[in-house]
Amino acid sequence: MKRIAESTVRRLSIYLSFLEDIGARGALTTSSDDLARLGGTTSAQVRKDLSFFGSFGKRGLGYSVPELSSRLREILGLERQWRVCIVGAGKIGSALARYAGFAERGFMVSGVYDSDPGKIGKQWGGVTVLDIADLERDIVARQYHIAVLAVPAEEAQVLVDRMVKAGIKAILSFAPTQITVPADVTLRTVNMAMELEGLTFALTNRGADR
Amino acid sequence: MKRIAESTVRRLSIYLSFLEDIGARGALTTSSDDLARLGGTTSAQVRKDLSFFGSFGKRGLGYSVPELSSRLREILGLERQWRVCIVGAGKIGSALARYAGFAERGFMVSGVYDSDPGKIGKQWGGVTVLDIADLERDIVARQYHIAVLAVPAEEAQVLVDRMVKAGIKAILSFAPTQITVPADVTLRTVNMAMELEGLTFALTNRGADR
DNA sequence: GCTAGCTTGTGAATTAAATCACAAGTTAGA
DNA sequence: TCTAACTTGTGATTTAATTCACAAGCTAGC
Repeated sequence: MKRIAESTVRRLSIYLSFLEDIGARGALTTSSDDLARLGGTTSAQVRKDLSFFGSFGKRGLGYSVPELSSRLREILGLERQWRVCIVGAGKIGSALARYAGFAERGFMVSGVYDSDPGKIGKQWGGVTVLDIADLERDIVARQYHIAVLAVPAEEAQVLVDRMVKAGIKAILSFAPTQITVPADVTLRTVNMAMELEGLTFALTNRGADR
Repeated sequence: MKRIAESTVRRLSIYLSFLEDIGARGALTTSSDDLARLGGTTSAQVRKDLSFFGSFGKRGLGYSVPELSSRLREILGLERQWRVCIVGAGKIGSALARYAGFAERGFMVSGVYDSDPGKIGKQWGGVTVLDIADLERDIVARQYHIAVLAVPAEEAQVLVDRMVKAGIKAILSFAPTQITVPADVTLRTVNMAMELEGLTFALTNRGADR
């Protein structure tokens, strides 16, 4: 398979979310044009994105909503359960641990880790806070697929290195810092400061460039 | 000015964060190569990114850390204070309202809004929860620059439309849905589900494409 | 003042992503 | 069965982003 651009994968997520939405409302078929309008792109882009994975529509008719949903879920790897651990039980970790959206989408949060003895052992949204010292052991023993990192910038890289060494292959980081991982590990970073700076840049330079 | 790519702006944020880091550790000069290594890119990319805004280095010597920091802060619009409101006082809104990182970076959270009468009036990390019915009035009266949206998917677009009508020009959305705004409004979206799906896609298709 | 060693800034070349545009299917209706 | 109206899938084209590669500028040491 050809390398798929991250932007394409992001759009697949958007398409799926719409398909599920209109599917729940009873729609049986849809078109690349519908998906484009709702997803803020063009119909050619939609068809090109899908074409990387196969041919899911019927010319003249469009796409079957349940079928395309199902294919996209397959492509995105959502037809199975994924074990997730949350590393860091601060404000963000806490909010994430209590976030119901995880379970709904097949992500099982099966461990929250922190180093604060005052937190270890506490129950948090159905999950017990565990000792971060056991992180490597648990990555192996519990076979976590995804680690969600919610720790201060200073601790982030060290923890990532530990997790990578223990075999984790996918990390979602909320730490406000740049992290590096080996090529066989996938890292996505959500950095509030960076997003806000994108906005202030636009507010500051608006008009100058468009 | 030529239109600047979002990817460039993101990298500027990264460069700035490193400059502040090494500046605090006493470094006086740095090079495009240093910035590239730390930011996971190439030195040519760093120089090209900066070249859109001017010429900040000295050939043979590199960049002055304090000077480049300052110029980047200027470019990103960080040399001033920005008034931020948080819309939605649920789990995420709560975590954001209490997040200290805002103030540190010049973002003043001066209002949190919700429709739940049980929450309105409560004090939250130094900010009172206000009635979301007053949102439009306050966008005008308090001159919010940025709205951070942390509400369920169903309410997101309606609230955005209301805010846009009232004159808001920058929105950071944490709502798990696609939102559309007019061209003169800047929107950044952080969508947990999409990030996780990016990871599961990689986990599922790993090896096939690299 | 001259040379050697660096590092920037930037056109040119390359690579990647998005858009265009149209042949090829599909359906419905006469 | 034939035609009109659609909509997909995909090469070809265009646009955007990244990388290359090197002249030009700066510093330190002699």
